[in-house]
Amino acid sequence: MTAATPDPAPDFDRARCSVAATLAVVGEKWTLLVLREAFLGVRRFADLQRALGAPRAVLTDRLHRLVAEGLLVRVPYRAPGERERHEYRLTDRGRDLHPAVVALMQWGDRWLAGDGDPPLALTHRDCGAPVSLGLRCAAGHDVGGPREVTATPTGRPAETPATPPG
Amino acid sequence: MTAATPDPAPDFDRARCSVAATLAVVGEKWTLLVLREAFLGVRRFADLQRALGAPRAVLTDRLHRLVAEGLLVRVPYRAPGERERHEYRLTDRGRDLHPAVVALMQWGDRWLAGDGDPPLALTHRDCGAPVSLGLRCAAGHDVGGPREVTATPTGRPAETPATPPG
DNA sequence: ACCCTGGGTTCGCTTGACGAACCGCGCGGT
DNA sequence: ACCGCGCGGTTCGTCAAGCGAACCCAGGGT
Repeated sequence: MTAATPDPAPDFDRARCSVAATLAVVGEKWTLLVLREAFLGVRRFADLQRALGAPRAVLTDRLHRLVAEGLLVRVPYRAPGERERHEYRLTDRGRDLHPAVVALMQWGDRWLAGDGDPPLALTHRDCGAPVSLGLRCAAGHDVGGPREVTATPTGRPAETPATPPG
Repeated sequence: MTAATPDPAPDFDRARCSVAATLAVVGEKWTLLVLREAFLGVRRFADLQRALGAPRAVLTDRLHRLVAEGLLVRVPYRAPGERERHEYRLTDRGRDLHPAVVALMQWGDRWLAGDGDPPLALTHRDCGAPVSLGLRCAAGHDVGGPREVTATPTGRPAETPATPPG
């Protein structure tokens, strides 16, 4: 396993890699921040623009892109005494990115926050307890990190499963 | 909660937001893919370059940046019959981003993989069971999504905690 | 008739990514 | 002593992306 041979990379098809594929959808600048705001309930263009401070052109591009990819839907609404407008709402597809955004937040809280409490605390709505994100296996064990995980490329008889040395 | 008032955004200090802070470190193009390779055990410049296909100049920039931020360390090594070289190894700080990368992968597996099995399967090293990432609260409940989470800005008496309507 | 607000688009400029070429070190071979 | 090679870069010219400021249009309010 910790062999000295130059075979540290599992030779799977990187073009099919789900991390790359996901980043192709949400990896551009501002996109994940737009989703963060969406998770906080922000839906309107102007609110997003104020919250993020992103250039308007970029914001429209990201929103259109997210709609095209099916993470948001553009829904008409009419506030009392106003004309019809549109707002952007999360779809299931978009909502399912919540763990990714929380993971980034959690890392920032742990390593970047200036040893105070984190800017935003997440609690379970039903019981009030703080929530956190973790890897666990189907047998119920907590998984501590990449070293406890074996990555096996599919479509091959698992000749050289990759377990990183660290 | 689902009030018609235009107050969908919790008025916390976005400049301190951990998602933004984290993305400032790992949000540039290629950075998270470099980390994916690191989690798979790839450590050498040439292997990274081959695996990713990124422009060399960009790759050196990202690696230097990750070292400067303390997610990787540049460690000298000497393969038998070769001169001394350097490789890039994860630090604790870097390893702790594993959940974020797994979250992205999991989303891609669910929503982007062409209804086959995912390109890369992760299993628990000790027991062989598949691993997955999930939010849970300190009381042990599984948290299903953003709607079951309450976000409270700190530094304020929680006047308007944000629980997104949808 | 005038102004305001929301959701854009357009424009010129700067920053960043890209690919191909080039470079320097130190090993092993001849 | 010299050659060639592989690793880990750097340099360069081109092209795409992000930026801020300005402009625009629809509809409502006054």
